[in-house]
Amino acid sequence: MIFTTKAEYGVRLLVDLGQAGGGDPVALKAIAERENLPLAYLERIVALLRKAGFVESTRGARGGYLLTRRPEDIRMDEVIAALDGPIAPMSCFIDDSATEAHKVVCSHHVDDETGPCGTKLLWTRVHGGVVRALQQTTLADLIAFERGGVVALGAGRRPAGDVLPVITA
Amino acid sequence: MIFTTKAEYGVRLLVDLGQAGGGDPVALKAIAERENLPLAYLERIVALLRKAGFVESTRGARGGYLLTRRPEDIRMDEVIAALDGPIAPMSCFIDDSATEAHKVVCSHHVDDETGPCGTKLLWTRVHGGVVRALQQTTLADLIAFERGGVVALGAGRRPAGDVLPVITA
DNA sequence: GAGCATTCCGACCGATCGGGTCGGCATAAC
DNA sequence: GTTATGCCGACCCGATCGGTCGGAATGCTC
Repeated sequence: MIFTTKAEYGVRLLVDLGQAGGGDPVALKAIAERENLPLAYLERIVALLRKAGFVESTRGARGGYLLTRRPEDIRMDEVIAALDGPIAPMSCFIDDSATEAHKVVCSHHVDDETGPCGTKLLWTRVHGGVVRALQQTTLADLIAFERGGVVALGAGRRPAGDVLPVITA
Repeated sequence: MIFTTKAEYGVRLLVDLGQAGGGDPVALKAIAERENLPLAYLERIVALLRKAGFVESTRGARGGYLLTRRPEDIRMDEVIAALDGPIAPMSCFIDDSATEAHKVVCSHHVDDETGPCGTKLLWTRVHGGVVRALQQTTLADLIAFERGGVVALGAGRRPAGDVLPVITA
């Protein structure tokens, strides 16, 4: 399993919030019922989203949550990172995004003299595939998909020649 | 974590076998020492590779393992499937490759009337990214990478416009 | 200000599974 | 028959996932 239910539930929560439209705050209880998810668990998940700045909360009666940005500006790679932490193909894989070089520290390979294990190439390619898919998907895409069923390939910003599949409901 | 150590160790085992060149059978003990991996665990892993037809074994003294195909003909998506089983972004994701339609069965969503959750789009894209990266990488690529450090983008068969990153050791 | 709805937060907890070990048997070379 | 190797089932342990529970803080509403 690549992602945990935290990611799944968190994304669905955001989709639900996005569909609400941004008027009054939406109570978590309402989301839990609509999405059929355990409320107590959602509380912990939404806390992650709040700390990461995707939602803001108002407490007390009639309180709830609202998105802080427009859905088009919420990229899934950020969301998933907030919910599940950095995604790594393997435990030995370190996503050193700062330097754009992904480190692979072989757990059982102490002597660094001999070049890196061949798996580094594989994990790096896979990692790239996942990250690209996440970066190219925004919350707005998911909302449109849930509404319409078919999603055109998003709002530009995508490098030419890089194709994501069109999916039908 | 996307992959388990089974996948990691299994791939490294294949790389090691590929580098051996296919003369005499290679004993697992030798591989375990070279790659610095636990022998007992490797035994269980190589069994998966044997059942899947990637290696053949000869028993008894001076026995060991050999690749059954040329490294260029061993695609990583097949290998990983044999080692880790089908890769799924989420527990609710079913890789129905036969029909080319990936089913997403929301665990908490019993009523199928309302369209699929928006996460289906996301998981499908991610799944596609992973599968493509695996399909486009052969054992030969990994061997070349481990030897040379830089890998040109493989032996064709790759759709135009789809780019994998070049990685340096 | 009493009550209620809601967010917030830490503690706890069971099941599953990843990652391995162990012991023993089967088989074949020497 | 001894030794090296493949083969295989049983077991085991720690981590983590996927929650639950109880309660405190906060703020509308009447």
